[in-house]
Amino acid sequence: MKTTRIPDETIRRLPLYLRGMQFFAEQRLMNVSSEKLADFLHISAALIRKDFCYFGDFGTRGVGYDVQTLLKQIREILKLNTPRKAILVGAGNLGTALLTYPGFSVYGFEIVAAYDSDQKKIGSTINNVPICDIRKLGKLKKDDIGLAIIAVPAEVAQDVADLIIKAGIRGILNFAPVYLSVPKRVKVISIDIAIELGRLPYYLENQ
Amino acid sequence: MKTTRIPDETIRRLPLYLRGMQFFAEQRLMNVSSEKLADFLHISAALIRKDFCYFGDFGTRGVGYDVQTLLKQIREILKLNTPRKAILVGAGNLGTALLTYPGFSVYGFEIVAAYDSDQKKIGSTINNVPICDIRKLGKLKKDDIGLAIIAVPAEVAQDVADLIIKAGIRGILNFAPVYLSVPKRVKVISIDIAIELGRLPYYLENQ
DNA sequence: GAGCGATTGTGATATATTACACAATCTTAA
DNA sequence: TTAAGATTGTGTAATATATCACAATCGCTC
Repeated sequence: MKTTRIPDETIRRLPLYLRGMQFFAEQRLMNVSSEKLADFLHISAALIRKDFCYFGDFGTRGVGYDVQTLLKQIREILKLNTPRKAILVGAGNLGTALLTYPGFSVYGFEIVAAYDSDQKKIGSTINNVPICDIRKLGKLKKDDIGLAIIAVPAEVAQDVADLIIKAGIRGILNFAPVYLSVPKRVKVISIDIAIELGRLPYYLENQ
Repeated sequence: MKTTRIPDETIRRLPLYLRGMQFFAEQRLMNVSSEKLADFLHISAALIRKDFCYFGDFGTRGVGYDVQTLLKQIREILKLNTPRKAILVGAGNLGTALLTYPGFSVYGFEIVAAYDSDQKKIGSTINNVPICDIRKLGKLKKDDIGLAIIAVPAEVAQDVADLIIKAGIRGILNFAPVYLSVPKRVKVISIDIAIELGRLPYYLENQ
């Protein structure tokens, strides 16, 4: 096991490995080789092995990786073992879709409240999650909720970020198309649909 | 101007530059330096200059980049000048949100039809886009529509991809959490919300 | 318990990307 | 017309990431 810095790209792939091993677990397989996982995910087998090797000796030579053990170990590395409460800010079209998105619970995330500025939405619920007044964002109970999903327009995203960080949020999944300036202790992961989309035509062959 | 291979990462940043310059255009600025753009996007100024330099001499030394000219040139590189018709497959929660997402039209994309398997949805419209029977996917008019957005469950995404590629689709924006195997002439860009989310706790400081 | 096929773990090498540094060249002003 | 200040364009160095290649070692069989 190496003790060098772990590449960001390795961390980025770990959830992918988790998904792959979950697939093999559903198939009732006990062991999976790096090659099998590589085929499933379309990533090179050597890269998979190298990624795991940053964290320890997870496999058995000649056999492969024990599915259940590896699942547990990846979850541990990614700190996905403890359930986490999250809030959603912005209950527009995207926000509403996210409230019913099943992907969050897979990792043990629970969206406990949504916040919006639209008076017509405030007080109602979507998928059993109450929509609260965005002006109450400052009064979040600290310690309890660590994650937030930002799905508001770009113009107000930074204000929202400032507010929720003050209220104790330490991890942000940001869908607003803007760079968020945050203290070092806060981690932002941004998903920018328009940016991804904007480069698609570049790769089209004709014209 | 260099004639070496253009890095993928450069292409990935071009839509970001486009957004930045659009911002400065709204501010009625005529010229913007690489440093100003760098501050706005939080990317290093040298990297921005190097990226542009792959495509030609866009700027003027001592002055910076002409906002309107640069906008035009980036749009040309990304082939965003011609309007493009797209279809959406999967009118679930995410698909519905995407139908009302304003980001597509910014690049001249028009979603002309959506496809779903739910009989209750077929025949209705969302945001003026008709929802069609997914079984009619094979009968797309070729040449006319080049792009597709896939927002269906992972289990059926590959089938959908095969079908629409046969119908002439050459660019896919994929939201399904699965690798899509496609011919070389087809470009797939995937957005995997769960994967992004899965690594957020890793970066949280306490526990 | 020796030999064989399978598969990991990882150092070394190759490739890709970014940062650095500065000559080139523009505008402005005197 | 020259000088000063600003800013680009880009070769080179540094860093980051991925591939290669193979010794180490496991399970199985005879």
